[in-house]
Amino acid sequence: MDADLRDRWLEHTDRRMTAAGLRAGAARTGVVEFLACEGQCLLSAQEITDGVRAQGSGSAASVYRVLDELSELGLLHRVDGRDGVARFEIADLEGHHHHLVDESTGEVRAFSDAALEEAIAAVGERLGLRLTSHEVILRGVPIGGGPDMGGAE
Amino acid sequence: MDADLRDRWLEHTDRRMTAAGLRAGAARTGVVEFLACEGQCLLSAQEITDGVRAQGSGSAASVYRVLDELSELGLLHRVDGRDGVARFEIADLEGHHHHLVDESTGEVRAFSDAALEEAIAAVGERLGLRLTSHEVILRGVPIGGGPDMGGAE
DNA sequence: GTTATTGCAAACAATTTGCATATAA
DNA sequence: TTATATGCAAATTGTTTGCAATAAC
Repeated sequence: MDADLRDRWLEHTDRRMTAAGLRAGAARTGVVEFLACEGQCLLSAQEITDGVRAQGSGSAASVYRVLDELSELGLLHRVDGRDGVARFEIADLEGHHHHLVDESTGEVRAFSDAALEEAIAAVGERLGLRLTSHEVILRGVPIGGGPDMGGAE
Repeated sequence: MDADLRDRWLEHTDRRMTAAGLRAGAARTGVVEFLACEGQCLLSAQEITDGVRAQGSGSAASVYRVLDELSELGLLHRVDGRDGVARFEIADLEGHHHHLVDESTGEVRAFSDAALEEAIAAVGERLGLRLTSHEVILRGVPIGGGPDMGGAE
């Protein structure tokens, strides 16, 4: 877990929520704190609910509500998976990345690529848009016995 | 509707389905023919069901089953929307494109961009992957009073 | 004290599944 | 004939909503 990112996001989120006139209830606080620590990669509402429940209070309904608010404020990225489950992760300018699904295992990995970002920015410009968000999902299989295999985590 | 694309896809799909040992039942035929004509842009299972119902037979269950098979065979692209609804469109090598959501209207537009495709291919290579599919979703708003506004459909 | 937040349970909606029937090969 | 495709209805499952109780400011 990246503690820098965690703190930066926590602080930013706190500020934004206060500014938006939101109150710090138990459920919301629980979700925010849980995500700051564990939400640096995609997590489902279910997993988040389990997580906050383990830490104390939090119901499914509240979790969904908080997730919605945070997404609305641009503090969370939301990715809708093929399994009909929405997943979330904290949004951070410096930690911007996309996702890659290994189709042989179903595993999801994060990656970032400057050239890709540039290409996306260029498309936005070409189409006359101010981009508010974008997402890229790559699906593929490791190239035969390549250097990345071996299961090292 | 692009008739060339329609015919190319129909033929390709027919071949692939036959090769896979699938039979041409009423529901499947209905879905395939409907998609060939109307499925060049994203359509929900609901819309597809309505469409095939209007043309004759087809139940929701069958439509979902067919949609699954076609996706599995790589004949359809599937995009999972924020509204919890999966949408499909025919997959065609020459018609490859991505999607752009106008956040001020919710409208979805298609676009394609060679540089973006190159950047994606490069990422795949860099990460040691054979990419089987990829999707890009851009969200944004038209830049103030730009040339694209005006509601022309 | 006023207003927003919480949690429960009920409501919803998209998708999946069981199974008997119909049908393509 | 024989396995597959279909359709209905019931079951699942992720997510949303109504509402009374609670807690933040």
